[in-house]
Amino acid sequence: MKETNKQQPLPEPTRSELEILQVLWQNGPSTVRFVNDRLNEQKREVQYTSTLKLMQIMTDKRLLTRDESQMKHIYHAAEEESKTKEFLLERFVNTMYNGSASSLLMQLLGNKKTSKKEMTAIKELLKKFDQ
Amino acid sequence: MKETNKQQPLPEPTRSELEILQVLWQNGPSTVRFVNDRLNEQKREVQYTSTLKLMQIMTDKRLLTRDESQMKHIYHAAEEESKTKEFLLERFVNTMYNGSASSLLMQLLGNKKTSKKEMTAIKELLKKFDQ
DNA sequence: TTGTTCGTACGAAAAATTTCCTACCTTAGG
DNA sequence: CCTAAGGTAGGAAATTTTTCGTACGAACAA
Repeated sequence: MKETNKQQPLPEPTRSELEILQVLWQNGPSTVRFVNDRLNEQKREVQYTSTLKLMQIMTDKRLLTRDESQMKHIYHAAEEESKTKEFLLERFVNTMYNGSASSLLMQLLGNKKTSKKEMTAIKELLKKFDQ
Repeated sequence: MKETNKQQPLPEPTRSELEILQVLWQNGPSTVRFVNDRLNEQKREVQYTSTLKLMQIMTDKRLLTRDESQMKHIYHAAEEESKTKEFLLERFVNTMYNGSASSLLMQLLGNKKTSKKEMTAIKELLKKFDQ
């Protein structure tokens, strides 16, 4: 594969790239076939080679790394799930809530769709955290 | 302007569209010139006509409405800030935290970058909410 | 009146993202 | 050996998103 990319900071994953990262985070290092199957089950219909290509591009961008020692390459998410999510959450809070995490929380608490179960979980969490 | 778009559900705003929505939410109905100036101050350099075009497209998509009675058209965000944000937050929680708001909160609380001030604000909020 | 400034509309280019076609390689079974 | 199944690489098309050039109209000051 061509190695054209050499920038330092990991680029922001696009929407589709994020979907692929999801699969990898949830299931651990996987083959293209596996990821593609999950995408077709869980998200939308997409051709094998499309997923392949995207994952190759992501590798080029350093969003993924891969083990080529087998015939079926095994792809790994390059960044830890939590690290990436932290970054994306921060960006989300910044752009959407002007950096105010409490605003976000307020919305979360005010949201009808946040289930009762979630609510109690949240309260639990905060109680613990308060000590 | 061409009126080609007629779908019911509002499309998801793209990244740049979101930036424009931010400005409109923060400052209320505004002219293109005003929005463009804010973008250049706060975000990145962008040509007036680029912003104009984008806002026209957004109007076509019904993300914005506008008052054309003046020479300088006045653009309004079509959806309430809170409604849109609620939607986007929900999508974010779903795709990133598998729908678990408490997971998101956990990350928020664990994040070093969440300031002390924010933390106390959050605790305050929760205390109030707990009653 | 004339020119400068500020506005809109529109087309199209540029860039980024996503999708898929084709070629070709390797492995396993007959 | 031959074929089928399943893998990768790469080019290129298709789509979406973003940017900008150009044309032209209205307002206003000189």
